Amino acid sequence: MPELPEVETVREGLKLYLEGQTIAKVDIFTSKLRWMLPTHLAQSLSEQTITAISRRGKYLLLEVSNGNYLIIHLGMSGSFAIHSTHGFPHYISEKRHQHDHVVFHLLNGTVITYNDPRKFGMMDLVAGHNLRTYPRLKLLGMEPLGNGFDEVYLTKQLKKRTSPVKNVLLDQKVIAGIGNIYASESLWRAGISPMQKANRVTHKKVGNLVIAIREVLNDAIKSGGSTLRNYRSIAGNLGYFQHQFSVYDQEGKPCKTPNCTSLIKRIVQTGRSTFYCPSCQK
DNA sequence: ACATGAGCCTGTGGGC
DNA sequence: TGCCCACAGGCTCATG
Repeated sequence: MPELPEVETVREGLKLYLEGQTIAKVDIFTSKLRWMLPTHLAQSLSEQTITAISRRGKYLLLEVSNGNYLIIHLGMSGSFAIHSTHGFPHYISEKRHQHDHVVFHLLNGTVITYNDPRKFGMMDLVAGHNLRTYPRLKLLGMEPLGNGFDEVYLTKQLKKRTSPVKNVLLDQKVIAGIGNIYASESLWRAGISPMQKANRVTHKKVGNLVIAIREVLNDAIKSGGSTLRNYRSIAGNLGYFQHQFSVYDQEGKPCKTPNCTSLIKRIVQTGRSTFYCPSCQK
């Protein structure tokens, strides 16, 4: 579920409550999410101070004072909740919510819970000097909001591929952080058919696509930021936010392009839903 | 090298 | 109401 904008929103929320704070203890209630959790996870994190929280694609990276990194991926259904001593409901261990798998107790009394019904998320601990070679991070492609992501890079990547351009946008080795929602949204905004073969997207449209991807992701991050401020005042839940999508999950609704009279279509590409406007996207 | 499909899990919503 | 099925925003692995 969470794509780059949602993960970025979670990062901002965690940063507010975790950065500079010391972990008193970690309780783990499951041995395995997507993969086994490191057996030493709880022990390695206790008494560590969280020095920085960053993001790479859909991965969160928490740096702690002994130089280790806690790597987190939210999978499809992972989320964090904050239980601080001021404002939010206190964490009561006897009332642990279903699917709360990992609970971080900070020295200052704040409790951060990780909840994940489908257990498609992951957590791992990596030494700082091994971060560069960590396989799951090493293979990631360009950050779409970074400086290096431009027409030259995307053209080069798309030229190599004959599969539908939508599938290439989902490939984390090409662009890190785009998922099924923002792939559809970006292509609609750029006026590109999701079925178009990647290597046949015209030069001009690749330029449009770079801009569209940036805009779509930045708009969603803005929307997440405002939701985050809402959540903070309500429940402290760092989950996902409602965003007004142009095409995603809009099958049968009118296309939002001015003067376009077409209805949004849904197709399935490699087992996943794609939404697009048959008139605006060629 | 590339593409495809199965599998990991649980929850939800629609149709009957 | 309950039951069954399809489906869900991610990723990896095996296979072709």
